[in-house]
Amino acid sequence: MIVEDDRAVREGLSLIIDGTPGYACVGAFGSVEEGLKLPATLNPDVMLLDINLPGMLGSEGVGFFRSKYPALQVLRLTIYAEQDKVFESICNGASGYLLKKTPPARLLEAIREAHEGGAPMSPEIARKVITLFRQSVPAAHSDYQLTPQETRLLKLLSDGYSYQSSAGQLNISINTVRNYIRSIYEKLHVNSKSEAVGKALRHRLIS
Amino acid sequence: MIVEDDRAVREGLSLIIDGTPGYACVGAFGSVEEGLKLPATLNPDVMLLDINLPGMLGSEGVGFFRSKYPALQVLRLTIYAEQDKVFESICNGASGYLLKKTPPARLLEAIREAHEGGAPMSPEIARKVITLFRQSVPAAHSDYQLTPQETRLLKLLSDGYSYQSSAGQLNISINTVRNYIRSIYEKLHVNSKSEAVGKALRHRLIS
DNA sequence: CCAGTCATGGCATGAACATGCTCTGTGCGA
DNA sequence: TCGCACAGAGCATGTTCATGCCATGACTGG
Repeated sequence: MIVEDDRAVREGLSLIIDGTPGYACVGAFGSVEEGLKLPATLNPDVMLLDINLPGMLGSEGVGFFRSKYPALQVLRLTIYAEQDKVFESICNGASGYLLKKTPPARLLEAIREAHEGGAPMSPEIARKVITLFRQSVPAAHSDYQLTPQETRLLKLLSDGYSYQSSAGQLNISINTVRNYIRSIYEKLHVNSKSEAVGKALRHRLIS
Repeated sequence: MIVEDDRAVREGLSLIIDGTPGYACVGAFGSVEEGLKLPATLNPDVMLLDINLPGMLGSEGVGFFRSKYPALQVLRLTIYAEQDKVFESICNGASGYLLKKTPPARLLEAIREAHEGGAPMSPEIARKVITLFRQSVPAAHSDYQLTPQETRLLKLLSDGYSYQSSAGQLNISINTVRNYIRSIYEKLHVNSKSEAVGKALRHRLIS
């Protein structure tokens, strides 16, 4: 289904989709409010949703559509790759983000990809998302000077391995595991396995 | 600088970089260990770092390089876009992720981009990262039906409280704590405190 | 060449945990 | 009003952990 206020674009998209074997457009609307009138029985797989809509914003509407059709994949359409909108959409549960200049062949491919669980995106948008992603992660690099071996052990422990089985995984003796643990506890200022795991995950020493 | 164990690739990259005005390769090494021998005064801007290295893994080495050269941008090189490696690298602070088949012009562009704070990526890799990103955001979706009391207990355990002291904090008996733990283990499908903490933090059941 | 650090391994002991049972009381829907 | 789920409490047993102390070999700086 399509929600896009520009009539020309809307009808163009509709034609492309209906004109391709294996694809069908179950509805094309000019606003979120109208789109919600689509009978629930038509159960669309993928929605193309414009970024700039009159009335209710697309980003606000995503939630309604997704609760009406739990399996719905949402693809946002936009003219420019605006950084904050991209972020907002991703957080709102959009599956992908396409520029309107996307050629029809790529658009159809993107629809199938979204339906299959992928995250189709125009390359310039992908770049922005990754930049955002990277900004949100390295707030972490607090350094506790763990050795690689200690980090590996910590990872194993966080996955539920016991000392004995961790020793097996790392090919060292259980006594060495014990000594590593000691060292880890000192460096992290903790004194139990679960506290160590908690601290390590929160400070992203492991993932 | 370059860290790449395949000599042909390494020398090829080195030639491309040194042969382009505005670019210079200050060092090319076959392993992380060797790379760390680069004099700190040469202060590279960007490092091309292979994914599959003998000896210390690239992902483990990133931290060393970044603490030696705080401004260093790391670009990972790989033959295939392996999902987990991509994720690991992003988390480790890599700036970008390129396939080795990347043409020289794009490679040089990527180096400049990384130096300027961007996140250059081959398109197929960008796709994967975004899929990962999307998986990591709607983590509120994973519902293990923990009761509020169980969640509180889990939080205490992740902070290193023992059964006994958790019982004190929650004003219940240690036996009740044991029963809660049982229930938590069943719901999370785990069987140790640290695995429970690990899973709970990763799935954002607690923070 | 010696002291120092570090990774590795060993042993022992008391505390904490994992898990098997049973039992009470409270509330809620049939 | 019967029964059933569920929060809370108890106990017992075997396993795993936390931590004290010590030893060896590899490497490093002086």
